[in-house]
Amino acid sequence: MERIERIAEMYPQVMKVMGRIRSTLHEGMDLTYNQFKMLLAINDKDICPLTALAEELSIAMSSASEMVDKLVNLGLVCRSVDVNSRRRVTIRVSAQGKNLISELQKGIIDNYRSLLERLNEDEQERLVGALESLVEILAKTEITER
Amino acid sequence: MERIERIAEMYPQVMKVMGRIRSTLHEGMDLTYNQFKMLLAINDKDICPLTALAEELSIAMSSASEMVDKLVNLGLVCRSVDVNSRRRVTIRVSAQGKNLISELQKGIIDNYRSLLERLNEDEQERLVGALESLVEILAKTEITER
DNA sequence: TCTAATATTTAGGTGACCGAATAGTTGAGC
DNA sequence: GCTCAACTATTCGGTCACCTAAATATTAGA
Repeated sequence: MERIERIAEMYPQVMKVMGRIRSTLHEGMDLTYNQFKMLLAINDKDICPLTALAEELSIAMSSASEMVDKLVNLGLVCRSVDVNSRRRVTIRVSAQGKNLISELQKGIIDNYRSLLERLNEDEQERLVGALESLVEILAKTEITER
Repeated sequence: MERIERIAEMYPQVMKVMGRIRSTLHEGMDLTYNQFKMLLAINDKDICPLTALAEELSIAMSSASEMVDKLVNLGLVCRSVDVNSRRRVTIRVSAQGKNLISELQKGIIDNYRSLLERLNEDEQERLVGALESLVEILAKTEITER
């Protein structure tokens, strides 16, 4: 079964290249990649207790709590007690946070653009196709246990 | 240019899924993923000064030095002064380390196997194709500066 | 021979995680 | 209405993987 060996060889290669590219995409940002990810997750939720956030990002609640701390200190999000339940907390992106998000997103898109410029039409299409295939196929390999 | 938006959307998705899969592939291992990677890098080199190792893994030499420390403490590698130059160090995988490598590699291949079993023939082929395309195309986007 | 370059380690710091312990808050059943 | 179990969040102590800067050897070259 040599297909497995090929995959086992390519998989780490792909992860390595993609990781390297991702870090150039985000380089120079004031936020770490994980902080940015969390900020986006909070932004997408609108009403957002810590539990949901930790679940969404697949991290322990204690980790989520700490990271939210940092974002609060940076003035990017607000943490307040939920009006409906005092044990719950609600996290919202501040105006400043929203500004930063759109600013950073613009920069990221620009970086994607200059990345793609190094490829011709055909390669660009194949890249999109390959990413789509991966999202689709790899999703099937994941066991949705509980 | 909506192709960029599609890529910007899929890229993090792919990274996420692939990361999750990789961590299941390596789960239960006695070594962290990074330690394993380093062990393999040392093994592939045969003669291996720290500088080369740090370069290979794209990390600071101080980080490499610390990680080697851990592997030494685990008895998986030996660190000795280079015979030709006393300021240089030579790192070699120990017999115990070699055993662990082949053991872990078997386990990883097995995990790839059970991953692939969840896909049909066609999907498996497309997966290989997509990974190959990514390796090939993404390599072109990387600026080989220096 | 003395200095500059090279190779490594140590020290101190950060970010991102974890589990366990702690502390309120709430709801369900009596 | 009260109590206790379940829930939500935070704090604490720890680890790993990084980093930069400073310290320590060693070697090569002028």
